[in-house]
Amino acid sequence: MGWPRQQKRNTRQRILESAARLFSRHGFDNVSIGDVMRGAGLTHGSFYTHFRSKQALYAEAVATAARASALARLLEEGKQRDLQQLLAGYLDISHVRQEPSPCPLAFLATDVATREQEVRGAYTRVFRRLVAFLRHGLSSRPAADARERAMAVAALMIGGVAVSRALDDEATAEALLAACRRFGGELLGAAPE
Amino acid sequence: MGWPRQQKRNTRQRILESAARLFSRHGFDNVSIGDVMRGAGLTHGSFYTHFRSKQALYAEAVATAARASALARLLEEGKQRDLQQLLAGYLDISHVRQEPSPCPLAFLATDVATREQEVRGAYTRVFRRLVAFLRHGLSSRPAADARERAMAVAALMIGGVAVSRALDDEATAEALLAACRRFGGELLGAAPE
DNA sequence: GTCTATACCTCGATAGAC
DNA sequence: GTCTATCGAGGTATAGAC
Repeated sequence: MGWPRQQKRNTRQRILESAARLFSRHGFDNVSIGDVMRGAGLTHGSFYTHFRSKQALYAEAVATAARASALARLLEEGKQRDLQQLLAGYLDISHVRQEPSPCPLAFLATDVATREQEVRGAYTRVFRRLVAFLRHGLSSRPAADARERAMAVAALMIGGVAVSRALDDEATAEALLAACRRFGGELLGAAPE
Repeated sequence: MGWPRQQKRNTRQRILESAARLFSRHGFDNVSIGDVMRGAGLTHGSFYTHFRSKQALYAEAVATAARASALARLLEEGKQRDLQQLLAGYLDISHVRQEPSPCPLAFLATDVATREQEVRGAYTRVFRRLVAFLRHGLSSRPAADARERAMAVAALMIGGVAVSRALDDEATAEALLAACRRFGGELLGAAPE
């Protein structure tokens, strides 16, 4: 009869998934606790039996969104998958406009910057995982060079998607993504000097 | 005796400067109309004689912040200034942590994405100005290549600063900026193929 | 653990005196 | 045009019944 404990974990997980989905799309302040709970099929009253505060939920939701993201799915789908394909999938207009599980690094960058350390710490860990993955795919290079390249590519991916999302002109958004795909690809693929 | 009209314009400008400063640092939702008016030496009551709504103010504030930014000052300081210096000044930790007039493109990217068209239109115009400037400095290249490079460098700059600001680890933030400086410099400087 | 109800607060926007 | 005062909406967080 350890069932109740398991039940609670499941509920908590549903809340987290609802939060990850809503926060990623709309940001912290445009989503209320009621919205999150409704998305999990509950009412707002029982929220505080699962989380200390809205910010605490946000911190965990960032990590959850990262695990649920299309990028994360691509990563586990096959380590062998080459980085160029990953880049192209990330820097795609469907990720910017329709993706139900977007990357929180790109969708929440400036939103996270104004929160407290708990949230920024979660964001930082997700960022480091992305950099580590990219670096791993560049292991034919000297370690320092691979790390630097991985960071620049990460910034290009995140910046490309974040800015593209803010633009109100579809043609410019597409052109921006294409430019990031091209030069991101060069950074990943150019021969060592 | 056209003075009253001029007075009103001055007041309006002070409100805009206060808004640009506060919104850039804290985002749209974390700044109230009262905060903005206080920053301009007024009370909240007279706000609506100058602006239609908070969102309308935000749209104009994005443009104002862009004009006041350190980047804009560098631009007019001398068109001759080379792009490498501009890149280094932008991708600097002081821009991320202390700059009183930060670039709204980097500080508000995901914040703008969730607003309506009026705001995103203002953001888009600022972005296009940055791209145009970078492209101009790459005019020795074929036009299409220059535009693509300019867009990628812009995404790298904005992404580098935006992400760096969200990180809670100073060493990683510095490493990220350094990586963006290096490869942004390569994108600007590498010889045409 | 989840529900309804509510305390308490902040904010955007408006009204009306000066 | 600017001020003080206020309306009304919506939010976080808590209380208490079930």
